Amino acid sequence: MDSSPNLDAVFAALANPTRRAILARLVAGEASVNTLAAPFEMSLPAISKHIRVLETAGLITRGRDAQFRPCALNPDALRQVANWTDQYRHIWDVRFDAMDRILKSTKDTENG
Amino acid sequence: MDSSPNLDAVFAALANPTRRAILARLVAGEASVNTLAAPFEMSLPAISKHIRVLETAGLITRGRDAQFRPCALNPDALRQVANWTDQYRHIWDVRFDAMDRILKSTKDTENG
DNA sequence: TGCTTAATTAACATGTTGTTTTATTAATGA
DNA sequence: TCATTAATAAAACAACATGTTAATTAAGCA
Repeated sequence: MDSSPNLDAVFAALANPTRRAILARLVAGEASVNTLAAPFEMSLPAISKHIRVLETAGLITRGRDAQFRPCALNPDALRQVANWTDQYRHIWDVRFDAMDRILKSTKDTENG
Repeated sequence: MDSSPNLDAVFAALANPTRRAILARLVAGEASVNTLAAPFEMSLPAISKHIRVLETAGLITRGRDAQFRPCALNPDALRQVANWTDQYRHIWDVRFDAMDRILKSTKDTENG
């Protein structure tokens, strides 16, 4: 059933405030390792490791620009979290059914 | 900024397939530790610890019924995950803005 | 070439997680 | 009271996570 090995890595990556802060920063756009490290008191290797964890989980992708290795958000992994969460939405969200119907009809419109 | 200690525990709890499967089972309703343990090959103490992790993270609550300690989902923690996720929704979901407007208007209707 | 900047690797200390087996607590019911 | 069932606690241990400092790779530039 629920044995998707990827979700393990994604949730584990999200279970750290430094890594969530890095993701939050990347919403504003690509950034180098040093740029991402700046707000933290932590050493650069520590941030480098956090970035590796995010990359392995698929939450970010990395590019190349001279010595720089710019990081960018990967929407796919975030969407995976959202999809997992949506499974539970009806438990608390009384508006879920209505929203679900609306989204479905939007999709129908797109496909029609 | 993003220093909510609770999200750490919630995401850490979700980073394990056994614990996610337990949550999935609890959608069907309350269950005792033994009932929850049945589908797994793991020892009972191991499941007991997983349940403790879920409880500490606030993802489940526990009751008392004779020797039984029934577990139930706690929507609040799941909603917390959804709220975090929703921060990123606009990154991939082109329908996010429309949905957001719809939900806001629904809320207005409720409050009016 | 040699210097500087960006980033990773290596080696290490320390703490946490996931699991086991064995022992214990606590409630039920004959 | 004694046996049974439900669940937790305790002790042990391997594996992994998180951070450090020091060393290394790699690109850019004088």
